[in-house]
Amino acid sequence: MAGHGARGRSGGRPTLEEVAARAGVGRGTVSRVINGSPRVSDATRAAVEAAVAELGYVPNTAARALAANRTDAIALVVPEPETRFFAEPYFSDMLRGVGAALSDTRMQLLLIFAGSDRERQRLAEYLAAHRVDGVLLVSVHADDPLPDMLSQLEIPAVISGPRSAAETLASVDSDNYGGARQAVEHLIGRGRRTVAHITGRLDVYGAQRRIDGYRDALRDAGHEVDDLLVEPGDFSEDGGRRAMAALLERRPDLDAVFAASDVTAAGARHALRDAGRRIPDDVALVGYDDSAIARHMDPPLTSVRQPIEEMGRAMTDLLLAEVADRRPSVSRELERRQMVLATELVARASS
Amino acid sequence: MAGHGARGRSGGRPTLEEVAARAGVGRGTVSRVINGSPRVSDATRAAVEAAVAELGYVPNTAARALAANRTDAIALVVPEPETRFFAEPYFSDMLRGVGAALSDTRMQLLLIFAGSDRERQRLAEYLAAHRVDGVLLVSVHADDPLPDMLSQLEIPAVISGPRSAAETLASVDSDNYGGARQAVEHLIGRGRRTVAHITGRLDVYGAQRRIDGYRDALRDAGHEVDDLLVEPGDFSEDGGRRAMAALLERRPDLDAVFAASDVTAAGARHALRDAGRRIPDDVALVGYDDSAIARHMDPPLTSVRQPIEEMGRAMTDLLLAEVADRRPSVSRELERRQMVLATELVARASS
DNA sequence: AGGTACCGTGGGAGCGCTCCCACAAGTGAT
DNA sequence: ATCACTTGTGGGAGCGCTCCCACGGTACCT
Repeated sequence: MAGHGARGRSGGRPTLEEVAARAGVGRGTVSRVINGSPRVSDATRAAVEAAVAELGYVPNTAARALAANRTDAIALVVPEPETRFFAEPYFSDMLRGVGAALSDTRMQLLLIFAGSDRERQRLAEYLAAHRVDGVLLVSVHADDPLPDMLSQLEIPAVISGPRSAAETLASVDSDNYGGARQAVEHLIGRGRRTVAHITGRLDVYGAQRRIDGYRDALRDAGHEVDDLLVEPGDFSEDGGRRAMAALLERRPDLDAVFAASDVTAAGARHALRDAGRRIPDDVALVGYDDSAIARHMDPPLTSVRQPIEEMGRAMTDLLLAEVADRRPSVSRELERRQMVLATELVARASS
Repeated sequence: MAGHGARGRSGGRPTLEEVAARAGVGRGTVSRVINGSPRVSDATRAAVEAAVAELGYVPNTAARALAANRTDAIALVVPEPETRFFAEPYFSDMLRGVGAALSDTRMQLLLIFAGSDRERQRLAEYLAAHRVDGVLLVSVHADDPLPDMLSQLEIPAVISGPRSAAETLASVDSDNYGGARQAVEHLIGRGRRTVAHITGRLDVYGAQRRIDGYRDALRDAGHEVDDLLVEPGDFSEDGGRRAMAALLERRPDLDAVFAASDVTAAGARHALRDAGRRIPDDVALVGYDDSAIARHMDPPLTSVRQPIEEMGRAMTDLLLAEVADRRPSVSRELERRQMVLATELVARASS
């Protein structure tokens, strides 16, 4: 049964050439129409579009990728085990932002986990095979070799949270400095005098910026800046608890704490409770991230919100620009490769 | 500047041909080695492998896809908004299983959301372009056009949870019938006499199977099978509440309830409380899914656990087999295209 | 000795595109 | 009229593979 005309037999998809024949034009012209080149007359374009519709033509991605040396795909690389990916709303927000930015391109998004060594190995092969045009890198640790690998392979990449002030990769970050200032200014505004800070891991650039913001906010308000009021944490609950205990020991007169993360604040809260301090009556507490923890804490935690979804969108836009720019030949210097997005203070009962 | 030898200039990756030249063999032979064909002598294979290592050769995926007419990628299609994807552990478990099954293939996994109309549109184009070799379809509703679209496009697909007893697509499911039996037998074993059932949505095949299991378990134990003890729910909390109220009205003497989902059980629990019945003293309660809800309910809910991760693995294995089988020419009939995995009862305080 | 079978191997053809050069036809300055 | 561009178009070349046919060599039958 089933003879075969121009449409070909089952499974045989129409090709550019067939569309060209049908429209009575050349292969090149069809290609131009498909790719939206302006150098096509209106009449020709209409004819080609009709032929495309009649034949149900869909470009062959593999052929395009081979000929044009690109894949029309970017990867979102998550250097974490899947468990964390699902547990933290950060990733879900980020994914939504990336998806939104991609929704009217023909770029495809690949989600790649690189939590285990095995997965990292796979990822390395993957990148070596240049199976994506660019990479979005989130939640990178300071000593991660991934960024350098990407530079080496000359794969465009955008990182969330620069590794240092001298970050070479394009990056998008929230305003850690400004966020910290907001937190501290808020506390001062509520009449607090002695504001302590539990830092994040000191090898994380963002944590450093938060310390800077904390110090500058105090100084600018004419408040005391005492190193005894700053205690290193590590973003963990237990770290927050220990740090809080140490602070209470050193400066029992403190009346406010700015913690570098909500989880840290949760630890600090325990230590404060243990010491018999009431929140916010005796000590006001502010966290960072505005995570679910903040909303569900008792009392609900004032926290600094980062615009994660927007960050995802911004990262994607940046990456797409880099990919497009790399296309023709020399990659001209991109201005504004480091983006910083504003944070927002969400005031709740803890302060 | 930059002359170019066999290694090519920066960005120029070595090709098959270059490897062949280096190893002193033909193109075809290198291809055979790369693809693990047995028809290569050991000496030749060694020479080629050495050349591959020296040159750092990595096959060009696009070229391979074009020549071989396959993509080495499969998609996990989630016909839900991202929100649900992150909220329900089902997907995370599924993803882990799929990832595990894929980890020692060269298949790549694409995660595709098709919750909104816009996303579905994109997906349709995507499938039309045959950008994947196969599709894993999870959480499909009865009237979803996706399965038929896949058949039409002749794209191998595996569905989680057949749409009916006459499912044409390959499918993997947990043993809904057996799971229901386990639940009911457990209740009977604890001395319960009058076991009610709140069903799931009746247009879901799995819900029907659970009803069958419930009935057969009662009958086989010589217990009463009364249609007044069966009340339709819809997997929702509110539905569970209403159904429970109706059951209490009709058969106030009931002493056990098997709910078709944990969420339904949560609703039933409310209605029981409202009616002043104690759990498990007056009425024993068993749910289905063993979700987080079950563990956190008061009292903790006995529930039927489905091996989601294994299901993901099984689906993937099935799909890979289909993809491989479709390769040569005629797709011979696959036996065992419908898989059913055993469930497990997790007993807690509610029964 | 010839025949037949199977290795292992080389390399042509072709997958469906994009890129780019060539060219005809039109436009306007000289 | 000539020259110099510009615009729209056709089609060759080539991207890097896989597939498959052809070929020489060895082995084992008659």
